[in-house]
Amino acid sequence: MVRRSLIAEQVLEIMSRPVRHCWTLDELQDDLARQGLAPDPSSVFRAVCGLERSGTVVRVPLGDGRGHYEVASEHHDHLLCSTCGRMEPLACSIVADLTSRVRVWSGFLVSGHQLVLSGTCGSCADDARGGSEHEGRRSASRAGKNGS
Amino acid sequence: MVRRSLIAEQVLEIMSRPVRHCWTLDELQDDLARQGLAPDPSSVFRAVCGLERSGTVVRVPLGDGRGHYEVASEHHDHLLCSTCGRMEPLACSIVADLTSRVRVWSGFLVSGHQLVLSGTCGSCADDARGGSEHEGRRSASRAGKNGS
DNA sequence: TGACTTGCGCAACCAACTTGCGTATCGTCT
DNA sequence: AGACGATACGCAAGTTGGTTGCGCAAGTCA
Repeated sequence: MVRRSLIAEQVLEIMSRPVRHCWTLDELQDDLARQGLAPDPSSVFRAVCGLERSGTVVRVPLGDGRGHYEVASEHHDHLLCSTCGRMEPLACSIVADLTSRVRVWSGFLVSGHQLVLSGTCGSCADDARGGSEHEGRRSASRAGKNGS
Repeated sequence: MVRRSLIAEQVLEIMSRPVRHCWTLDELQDDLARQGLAPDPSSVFRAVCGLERSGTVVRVPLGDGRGHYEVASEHHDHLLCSTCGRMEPLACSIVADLTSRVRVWSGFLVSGHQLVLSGTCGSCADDARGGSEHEGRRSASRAGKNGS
């Protein structure tokens, strides 16, 4: 009795788009609304929960107090552009040797990590050099509650 | 008219103790209660806010959905023991060269970062080797809400 | 076709803050 | 010392983001 969940399918479709790397429940709901679906927050939540349970998506704790989700893939870290608010993945191998160093230094057995680098992404840096118009897609979106 | 805030003073005193590296509002309130003060959560919140505004303490986003605070000092990262729940500081220099590498690799100008390494601290690892009793002070303390 | 299962909306609930407001207390000024 | 204004603090209500219970509707299977 496998019934397909329309919402879960759409959520997955949205999350597979390359335009963004990770989504909050809000953002998912907005995108769903934009496609004509207008699901209840609880439905989005349940869809994402289901996907998470099945290992299709993973929750990313970004430390802003909200739940962020991305499609599951190799573990990686995150670059957060504070100008345009965009999140980019960062190959995790770059942090790999850290764990062994930490073990030697402090005896701590590292089994996982979560790294968020914040700063300015390449294109925003270019924009800033080129002139200060254009201002980035979603600047300050993170300053208030949610930019809306 | 500088009135001293008793709660803020006590909070700072508590946070300066080496027994723990970072505190939630709850933990601060508990510790205050243990000293005979029994402040309202809002008072603790305001005290911490004031200290944060004055730069005395900083908020550490650990990604568990709660506010963690520590006394402001040199930027550093965190080791979170998943067995005993304790948080230890980690000299930030260990991550320093990462920023330049990231810049070269991806053009991202890193201005800040937040790294949380999770695993088993030295003493818990020893305990585990020695025998499996002792179980850690606060393991599973978080299971209730997010876990389910 | 009927029983059973599952998806989903609605509304209520919960945790962790956050804020408004009134009272108590303190520091300063006269 | 007493008045006065500012600040601290408790209480309670509000906010936000997430979570759950419930019931209806729809899909699936025998």
